[in-house]
Amino acid sequence: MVEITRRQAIEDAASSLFRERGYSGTSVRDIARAVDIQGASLYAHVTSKQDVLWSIVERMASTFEAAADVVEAADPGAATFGRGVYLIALVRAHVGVITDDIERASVFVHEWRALQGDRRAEIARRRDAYEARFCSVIADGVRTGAFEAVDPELTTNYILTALNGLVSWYRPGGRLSAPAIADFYADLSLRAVQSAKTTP
Amino acid sequence: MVEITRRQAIEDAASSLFRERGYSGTSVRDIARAVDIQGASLYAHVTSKQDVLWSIVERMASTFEAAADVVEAADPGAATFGRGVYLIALVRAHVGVITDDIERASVFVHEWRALQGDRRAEIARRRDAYEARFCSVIADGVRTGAFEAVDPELTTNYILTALNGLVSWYRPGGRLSAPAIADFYADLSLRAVQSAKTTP
DNA sequence: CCTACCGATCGGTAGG
DNA sequence: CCTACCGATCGGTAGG
Repeated sequence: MVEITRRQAIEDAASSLFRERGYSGTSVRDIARAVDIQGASLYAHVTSKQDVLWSIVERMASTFEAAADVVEAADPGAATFGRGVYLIALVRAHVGVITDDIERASVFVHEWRALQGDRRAEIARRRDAYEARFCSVIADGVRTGAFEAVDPELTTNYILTALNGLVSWYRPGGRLSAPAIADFYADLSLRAVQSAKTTP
Repeated sequence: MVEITRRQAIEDAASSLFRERGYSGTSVRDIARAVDIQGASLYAHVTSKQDVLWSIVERMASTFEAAADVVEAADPGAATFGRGVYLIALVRAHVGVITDDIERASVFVHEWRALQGDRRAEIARRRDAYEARFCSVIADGVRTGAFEAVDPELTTNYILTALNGLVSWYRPGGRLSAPAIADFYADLSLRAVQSAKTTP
C-alpha cells in the first residue's frame, strides 16, 4: 500500500519533470529531490530511469486505447453511427484522455522516443494501430461521400497532431473547460473533413 | 569562407542530432563526431552548445516571420483578399518553411524550450506574435461571417499544431510532394473554419 | 531509505 | 584543429 503510493508519487514527479525538461534533461536526482529522498534511494522503488518512463508511457498508451475501445463498443461493427458521429466520438475521447492527465499525456506525446529497443518499437506499433482507427473512419466517410475526398492518412496526421497540441497549452482551470475544448476540437475536426454536400 | 562552411556543417549536424535525440540527449562530442573533429575542437567554431541551438532556432524564427511578411506584403492593410484566401496563403507559407528545412524546423518546434533565459523569452515572444497573425485573420473572418463562429485562439492553436506535426513525419521524396501537402493542409485548415453559408 | 562510492561522460578551458 | 585536462554530474551499485 505504502509502496504503491510511493511509486505513484515518483511517477507523478517524473511526469512533471519529464514534461518540463524532457527525459534526457531530467536526472534521477531531480526526481528523487521532488519526492524528498536521496538520489540513490530512488532505486528502492524503481529499477531504472527508463523503467519510470516506460510506466508512464505504457499507461497512457493503454488509456488511449481503452477510450477508443469504449467508442467502438458503442457501435459494434461500426454499422449504425454515421462516420461523422464516430469521428466526433473518437476526437472527444482522445481530448478527454489528454485533459484528464495532462502531464502523463505530454510525456506520452513528446518523450516516447526516449524509450529504447523493444519498448520503443512496441509503442510505435501501438501508436500506428491507434492512428489506423482514425484513418479507417475517415476512409469510410470518404468512400460513402459523407466526407470530402481527403487523403485519409494525411488527414489523420493533421487531426491527431492538432489534438495532441493540447499537451502544450492546456491547463486545468483555464479560460475553457475540458469538455468545451473537446467540443470545439470535435467541431473543427469534423468540419475539416465534412463534405459540403452534407452541410446544411 | 571556409569557416562559414564549417559552421554551417556543424549546425546541420547539430540539427539532425537535436531532432533525433533532443538537445539534452545530444553531447558536443556527438556533434563533433558528425563533422569528424575532436570534441574540444568544436569550440574553435562555436562558443557553446546553447549557441548552436540558438543559431538554429533564431534562423527558423526569422524564416517563418519572413514567409508571413511576404503574404502580408501581397495584400497591404489586409483589405483586398478574402479572409479565406489569406488564411490559405499563411498556411501554405508555413508548410513551405517546414518542408524546405525539415531538420531545423523540427528543432525549432520541439527544442526551443531548451533555450535559456532571455533567448528563450525572446523566442516565446516572437512565437506569440507569429501566432497572433493567424489569430487575427481568423477573428476577422468570424466577424465578417466568412468563417464559422469558432474561438480564434483555440482554432489558431489547433491549426498551427496540426501544421507543425509535419516535422514528425514529413520526409522529402515521400508519397506526397511538399506542394501537395501544402495544398491539402490548406484545404483542411480552411474547411475547419469555413462557414457553411459560403460553401457552395 | 541512507551513506559511500563506482566508472563514464558531461560541457568547457588551456596551451599550443 | 589537436592533446591534455578540469570539476561537475550522470545513472546506478554495495552494503547496510
